[in-house]
Amino acid sequence: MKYSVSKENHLKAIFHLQQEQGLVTTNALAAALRTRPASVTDMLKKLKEQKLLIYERYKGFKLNTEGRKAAVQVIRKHRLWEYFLVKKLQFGWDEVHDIAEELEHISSRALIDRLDAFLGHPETDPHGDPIPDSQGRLQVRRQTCLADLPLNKTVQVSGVASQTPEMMEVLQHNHIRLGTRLEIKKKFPFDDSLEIKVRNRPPVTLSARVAKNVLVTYDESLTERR
Amino acid sequence: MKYSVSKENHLKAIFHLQQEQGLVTTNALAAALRTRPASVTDMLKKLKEQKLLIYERYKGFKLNTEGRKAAVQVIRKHRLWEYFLVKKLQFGWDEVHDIAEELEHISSRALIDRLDAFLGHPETDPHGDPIPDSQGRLQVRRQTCLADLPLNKTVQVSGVASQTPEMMEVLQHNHIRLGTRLEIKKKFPFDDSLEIKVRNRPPVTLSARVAKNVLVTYDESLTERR
DNA sequence: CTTCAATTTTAGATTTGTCTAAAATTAATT
DNA sequence: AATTAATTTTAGACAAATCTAAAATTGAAG
Ligand SMILES: [Mn+2]
Ligand SMILES: [Mn+2]
Ligand SMILES: [Mn+2]
Ligand SMILES: [Mn+2]
Repeated sequence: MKYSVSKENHLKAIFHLQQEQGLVTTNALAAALRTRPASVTDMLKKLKEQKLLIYERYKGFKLNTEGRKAAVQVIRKHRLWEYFLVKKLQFGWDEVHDIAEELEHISSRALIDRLDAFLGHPETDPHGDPIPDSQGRLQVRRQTCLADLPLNKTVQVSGVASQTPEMMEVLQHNHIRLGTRLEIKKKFPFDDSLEIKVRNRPPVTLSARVAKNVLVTYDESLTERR
Repeated sequence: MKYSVSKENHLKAIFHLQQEQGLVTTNALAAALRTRPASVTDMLKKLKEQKLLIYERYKGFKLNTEGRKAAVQVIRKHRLWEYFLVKKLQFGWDEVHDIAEELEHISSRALIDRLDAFLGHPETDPHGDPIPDSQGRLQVRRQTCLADLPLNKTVQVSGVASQTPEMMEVLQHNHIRLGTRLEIKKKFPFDDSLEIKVRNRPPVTLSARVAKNVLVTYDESLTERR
């Protein structure tokens, strides 16, 4: 049940890619891992051999149950370490990804469970992504970008796709942060800009460009609240 | 300035071995790393190539200044992580070595400096070994085993060589822990057993076997105190 | 000073993960 | 349907880290 660093990186990347599309392609995975398609094919054979992957050559691939379990464990570790780095070591949320990319491969199960307890069993990482629990259950919350949302649905900001300083400046200025609750009040088809409303604030307008990069989640419990 | 996991493990092991003897031998290093002499020779060539090592074939080897610096950084990381595991995650001091053996290879300098600050710049790890500071300065304290000590010298328990449950039981029973201050009151040449005295306690006798496995340090400040 | 044993190094293989360049397959266009 | 383009896989190579077995060197004993 212990996989190499490279295998864990592949499993995790496949997991994320197959969330979007059902099947993952060789090129997409190579791009995500900044490696070459030929290298991906090599690895796919090994992962299939180890029965972590459903794969027929030229046909695309996806994780099977075993592979998904392994991937979720890596994601759990990644996100718990990110939380630790931000909440305990005072790193900024934009500084922790690369470090967590290394820490996620530390193998001790006891370590990660104790870290989880030490942190108070956090539910989401510093980017708003849910942290799988110790049984590997990953909270499925619908996540889309703000641009694809209907009017008057209350949602929670859960992430930012492009985290450039310029983008962050816009959000800062409009008092939008992780966890902020907001709803769309009006859409302007002319330029696909939106007017949104944050509680206790005047409405503001966001460009289509910005809206595409703001990721939001809607728990059922949040939208159907009464 | 970044070395592979295997190279870091070699550097660290050489560092520890050359503390005892000036020059390290191929066989000794192979034993310490649980690998083969031929593998050690292979690695020695690479480390010499990278100018971390003084090495002439068949002649033994030792780290040069660069190599020592690299080794000390690994040791710093190892001991800080051990401290974290024990003090923050509630691991026992006998459970943390293997986990730290992995964590010591995480490369981020910022991470280790922040971890150090988060822990309050501890001076020694859970086994009583000194933690190098961020400049790589390693406190040199004379360390020997209790068996090799003169009478009436006050010393501090800094480590236990053989940490078997049986050994720990003896120490527990005699109220000897890390940091305990004690001195030898009498030596019995018949069986090389010792009578020692811990402050506020009646004297107790330790066998030569036990005395050999109790490591103690004597800071100059401690023995010459006035 | 030889001879033998222990230590150390070399020679040659193996495993894992990666790459480039070329071939195979699939998808898209005329 | 035939050609072209894109994608994917194979073939072959390479670097890093390890191993076994054999050769070289050193050191100890006789
Ligand atoms: Mn990673
Ligand atoms: Mn994250
Ligand atoms: Mn290690
Ligand atoms: Mn230690």
